[in-house]
Amino acid sequence: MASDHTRTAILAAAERLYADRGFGDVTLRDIVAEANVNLAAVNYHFGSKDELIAELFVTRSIATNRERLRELKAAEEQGGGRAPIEMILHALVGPTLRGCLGPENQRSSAARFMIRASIESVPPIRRIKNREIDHLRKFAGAMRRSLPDRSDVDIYWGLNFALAMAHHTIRESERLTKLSEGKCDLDDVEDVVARVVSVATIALTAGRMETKAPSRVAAR
Amino acid sequence: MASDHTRTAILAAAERLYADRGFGDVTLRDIVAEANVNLAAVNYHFGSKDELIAELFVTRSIATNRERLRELKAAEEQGGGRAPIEMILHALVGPTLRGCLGPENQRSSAARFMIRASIESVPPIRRIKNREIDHLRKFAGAMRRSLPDRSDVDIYWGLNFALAMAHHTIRESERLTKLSEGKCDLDDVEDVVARVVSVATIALTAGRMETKAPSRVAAR
DNA sequence: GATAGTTTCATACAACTGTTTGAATTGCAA
DNA sequence: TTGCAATTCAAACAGTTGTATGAAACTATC
Repeated sequence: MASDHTRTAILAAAERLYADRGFGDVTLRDIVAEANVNLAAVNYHFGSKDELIAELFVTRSIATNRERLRELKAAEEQGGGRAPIEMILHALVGPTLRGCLGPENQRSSAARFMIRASIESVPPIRRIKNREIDHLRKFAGAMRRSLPDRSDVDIYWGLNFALAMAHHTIRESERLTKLSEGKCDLDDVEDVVARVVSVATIALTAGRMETKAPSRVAAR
Repeated sequence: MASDHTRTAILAAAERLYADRGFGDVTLRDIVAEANVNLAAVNYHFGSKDELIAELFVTRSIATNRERLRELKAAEEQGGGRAPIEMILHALVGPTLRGCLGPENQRSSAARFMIRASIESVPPIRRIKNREIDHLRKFAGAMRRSLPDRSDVDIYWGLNFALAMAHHTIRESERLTKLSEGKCDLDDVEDVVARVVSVATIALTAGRMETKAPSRVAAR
């Protein structure tokens, strides 16, 4: 048991600094100063700066994905293999939104870090995100089982739009607050989740299926 | 008339390089090499690297915003001050999507640059984007006129979701193609626009207004 | 064709980056 | 206590970055 004190201190300091100031202008020297450890400690314990960032991201990312799958599995079991589409979407976007939004003053540095990670896009994180496709396929599968009459294309577009609304709301939460002059309450996370799920559900169930006519919703 | 040759060459080279390799690993030396000009030319003509990036972005950004407002104005005039919501949304997301998507081989470097700008987020660009709020307010206003019965909150959320779907689709176009194994055709830009507009329209018009019941769109 | 203003150029600068090194220190087992 | 490995440390390294400088080469005007 090497006490791990240094490792832990570096992780905590890095998470906090990246969350507050972004990846762009936080150097290893900033991190080790904040953590009160020697500069060489980062390379000794993590190998490189990128591996440090990667470890921060995967740790948090794994937690979110586990929670997503837990909710999905519960929903499918409850429905006997076929979960209602709203519950699937809820499992998809709920954990992410809950992990990043909420009252600012009580937002964990882990949450703020994940917001950063979704705004700035640095190589080590991008690499990890690219491996997320397999994870998303599980949701695509569940959605297909839930809506067997929908075409694959519609399923994927629905999945894409659901993620779009969730991630964009996180990324641009500040702007939305400013634009709406505070009228859109991003601290009420469950309301945000409900809105995203609601719209994504309509997108996946309304129109187009019954009427064969494709993508002609309100043309002139 | 200083012939402007050097200036133009720098802009073109920078746009191409940033588009292809991202802001992260393109240096001034790469740019001047590609443009066949002297290193000092960038600072001479643009002042700094950041101002060069800013100029690239605003040029393109102004063009998009002008097109957006042109479409919006046309729609409102045609409707006597009240444009149908689909046309407003079309004006909002159409120019952006058309400017960034489309067949890859014939995608302009300007388009690829704007994709980069929406993926990576570098300080000079972020600063410009923050000034975009006034522009968005014009759309919020038009939407309010179009849907006078909707609450402001719903309007802003609708606007947010419309932008979300458009931008996320641009940002993650590669992943969506891979995830859907090519089934989602991102080269058919008008279809993408139609899908985004369609979903955003439903989000803004369905449920909640007529039926007082909030966010209960397709419960079981 | 001399002159004044603009533009180009090679080069140097100063700062900062992540990483490495090898010696010093620590902690633990024998 | 001795010995050995794990850890810490100060220092330097090697490279890159954007920017500044001052002379040289142009260009257009008179």
